Amino acid sequence: MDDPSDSSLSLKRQICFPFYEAANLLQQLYRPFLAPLNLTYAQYLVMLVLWGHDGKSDVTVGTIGRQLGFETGTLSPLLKRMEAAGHVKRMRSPDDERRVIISLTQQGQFLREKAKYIPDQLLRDSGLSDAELAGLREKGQTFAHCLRTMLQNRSV
Amino acid sequence: MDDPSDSSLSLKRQICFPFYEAANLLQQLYRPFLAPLNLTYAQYLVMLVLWGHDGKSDVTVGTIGRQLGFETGTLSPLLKRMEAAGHVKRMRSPDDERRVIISLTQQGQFLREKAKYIPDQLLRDSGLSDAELAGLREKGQTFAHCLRTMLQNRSV
DNA sequence: TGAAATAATATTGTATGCAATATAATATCC
DNA sequence: GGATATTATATTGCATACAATATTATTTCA
Repeated sequence: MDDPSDSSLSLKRQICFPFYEAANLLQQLYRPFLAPLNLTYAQYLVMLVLWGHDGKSDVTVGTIGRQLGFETGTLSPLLKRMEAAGHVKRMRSPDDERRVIISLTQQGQFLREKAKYIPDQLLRDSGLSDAELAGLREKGQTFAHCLRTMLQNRSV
Repeated sequence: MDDPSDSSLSLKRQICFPFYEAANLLQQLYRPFLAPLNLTYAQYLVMLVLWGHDGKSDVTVGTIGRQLGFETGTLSPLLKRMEAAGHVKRMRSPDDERRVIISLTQQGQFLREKAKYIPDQLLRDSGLSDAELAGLREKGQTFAHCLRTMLQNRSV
């Protein structure tokens, strides 16, 4: 095992690294689209959750955290910044004072109209076919699911 | 377009989000393996670069940054922490005082022996076949490459 | 040669991320 | 009904990430 490129510790052989790299790159890719909306990528994901909610029930901090896989230590200050930016409101639930209900401000609702062209724009810029894009999404979901399962098995 | 799940802004339709989620999860997955070695995932990647180097030329900050896609604002303090931990040495190049040469300490070399079981362990834990793993790696590399290309096209 | 351009790294400021811990409210159970 | 456990969120501390800027050294070229 003298050739390092043969080793399991070779960078080129890593499976995780491309996904890690992709996560960094995709945030750079989104930045110029999101910065005019005063959103970061993580905040954009929170907006996706809020925009996509049917409004039939309250969206709490925990709701968002479970959908995005964010810990409270990430989400709590992030939501405060989003409130300071005027995108969302934070309100203690009257029913259960432990819960904090997150809702869109009018500005947060309007932002949806400006944001809705972003995904199509990026998909076009990618130059990939629908089939290729579907394949990437499927593999990404598969890998994320695999990692979630591995983490859950560990804590059991 | 009344059903939010039909919209391009639906979380479920996102291609990037699974990759972003995977990057967060994989770091959680590595943590208990790397913490005993006093390494974070980003630092582990730096060690992969150093372990994999043939030693025939100097490894500079820029060398590492280009291989991992890290900006100097990330790498500079990260390498200082790694030096403080005793993993690497930082030395100005005598030939070109602008360069900082990064080299492994003896401890950093020994760490390779402890680390080399980690990839196999994680691959086993995944329960995936070699073909499935190869497919994931290929798609991860494809996506990372696609994103890199999109970013480069933009700055041109 | 010497000013301007370039290159390599460092610094600063802002925003994630997560583990560990703390706090406060609700639920449980005897 | 009150001690205990659980739940939901917040806080703290540490380590990324990156854009923008600064610093220092080298190269270029007039």
